[in-house]
Amino acid sequence: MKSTKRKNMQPEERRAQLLGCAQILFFSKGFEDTTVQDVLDLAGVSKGGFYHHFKSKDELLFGVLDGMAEGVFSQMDLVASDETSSALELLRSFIHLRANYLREHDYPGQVEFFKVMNQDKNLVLLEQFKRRVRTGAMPVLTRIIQKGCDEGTFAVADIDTAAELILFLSTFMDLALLRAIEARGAETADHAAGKLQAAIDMQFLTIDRILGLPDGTTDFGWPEAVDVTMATEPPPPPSTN
Amino acid sequence: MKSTKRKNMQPEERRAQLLGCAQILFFSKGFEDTTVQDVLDLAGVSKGGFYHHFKSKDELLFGVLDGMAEGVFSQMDLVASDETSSALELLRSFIHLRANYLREHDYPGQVEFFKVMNQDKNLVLLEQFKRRVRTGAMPVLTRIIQKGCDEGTFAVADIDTAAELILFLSTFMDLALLRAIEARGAETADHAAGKLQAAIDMQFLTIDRILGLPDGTTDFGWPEAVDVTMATEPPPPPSTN
DNA sequence: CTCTTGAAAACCGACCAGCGGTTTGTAACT
DNA sequence: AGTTACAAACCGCTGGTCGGTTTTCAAGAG
Repeated sequence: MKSTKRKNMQPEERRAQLLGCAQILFFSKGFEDTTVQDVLDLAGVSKGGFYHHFKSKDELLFGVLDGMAEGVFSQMDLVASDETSSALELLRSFIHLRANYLREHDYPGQVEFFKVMNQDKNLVLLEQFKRRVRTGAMPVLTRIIQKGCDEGTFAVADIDTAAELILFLSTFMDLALLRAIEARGAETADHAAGKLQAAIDMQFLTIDRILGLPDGTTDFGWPEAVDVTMATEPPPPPSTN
Repeated sequence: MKSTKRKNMQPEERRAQLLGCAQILFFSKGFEDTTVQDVLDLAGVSKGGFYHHFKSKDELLFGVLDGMAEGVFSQMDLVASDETSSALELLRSFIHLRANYLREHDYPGQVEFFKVMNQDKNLVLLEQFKRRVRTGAMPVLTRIIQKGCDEGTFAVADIDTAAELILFLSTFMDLALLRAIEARGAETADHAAGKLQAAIDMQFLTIDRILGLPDGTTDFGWPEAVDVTMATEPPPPPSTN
């Protein structure tokens, strides 16, 4: 029998490689439109080899998702276990972390990634990822709110519900952010920037109310946040002078 | 050539029939797990016949979704065009409509339907449906808030953003409702009921803040809402004495 | 009013490429 | 030598296509 060249690797190494290839493909073509064969071709592995490491295509998806979420969660944990900061400060860090995990964590194409992830074809991917983030962030946020209540800073009827709602607000912000990013450079950019600012304001307004804080307490949005978001340069069109 | 009996129908009729069969199957087996062949068998139509009316399986999905959303939207429009009511009353009607469209609109198995729809395998279905509802409900809610601002009842920085956030709150409520429904009959039922009440309270608290209303203005949840939700009897297991 | 006609609409069912996943055997490492 | 890591052929089934067949229905003829 003729046989192609073959390169054995350590299981973890192969796994990582396959996850990497899968991530690239999932986020460009979408999960459904990515064939296992696509992954196979990109990684240079046979089907048998693949199914030796992953028992299904779904497991591959969850693997990718886990890999992405891992870093965020550990950072969150780190933030929340800081005993010296007040609950309010912790909350501030938490929200910024949640809002910027793309920027902090990843390769330069984070914005592109964000856009691709929000396309219709990646609906499954996105929703599955959101769930991971939510379930992973819940305990951390709960702990922070608990601490705030103990301190007497926060006044909340039900901690879990409060935490959950705040995390939902993040989803709301994601949508606003997406719209803003998509409008960058277009003539509607100013309008989009206004909407983004409105969403940010409303987010913090709502958090104040959820936690029983006086108006304006959690105005964590630093002033130039919107400008920063709208300014990330797309590859400058040569027509610009 | 032998030929099976064949029954031609008006296009709309066939379309409706296929949509009906699809709806049943989608919500029992899930979208991905439902084969077009399944629909074919249930409807007694051949593949060619099917693809004469629908150009893809996805179009079938969107057809089902549209059919479901249609009724809600028309009701919403009706509600919002009532000139005699105040904005606050309109909002009340709107929220109740949004919260109860399953109960109002459908066959007796609404709860079952809700549960099935929230299963993991129906993620696409659910999310796609939510989007429809959101985009369809947006203009109505916007109009209501606009009216409230004109009246001087509401005070909102950005109407669209406010409307969007309120609709996101509905999603939040859906989750809470789902948890409650799933806990019915279990020994955690009381706990779940508490959480549901907390979510309801927090929803209205948040809406107050969003619209710039004094605390407690939009306490639209009628007192026995939670009990009603938790009480729907499941088919009583014969092991119960 | 009935009958013919013919084109368009409705429909059938065999067929296909490609999918996720399995199996069986073999090369490579320890 | 035994186990691990992989290859390649294979399988059942899926969504979708295609050429052909049947119904329908309106218009024209008698």
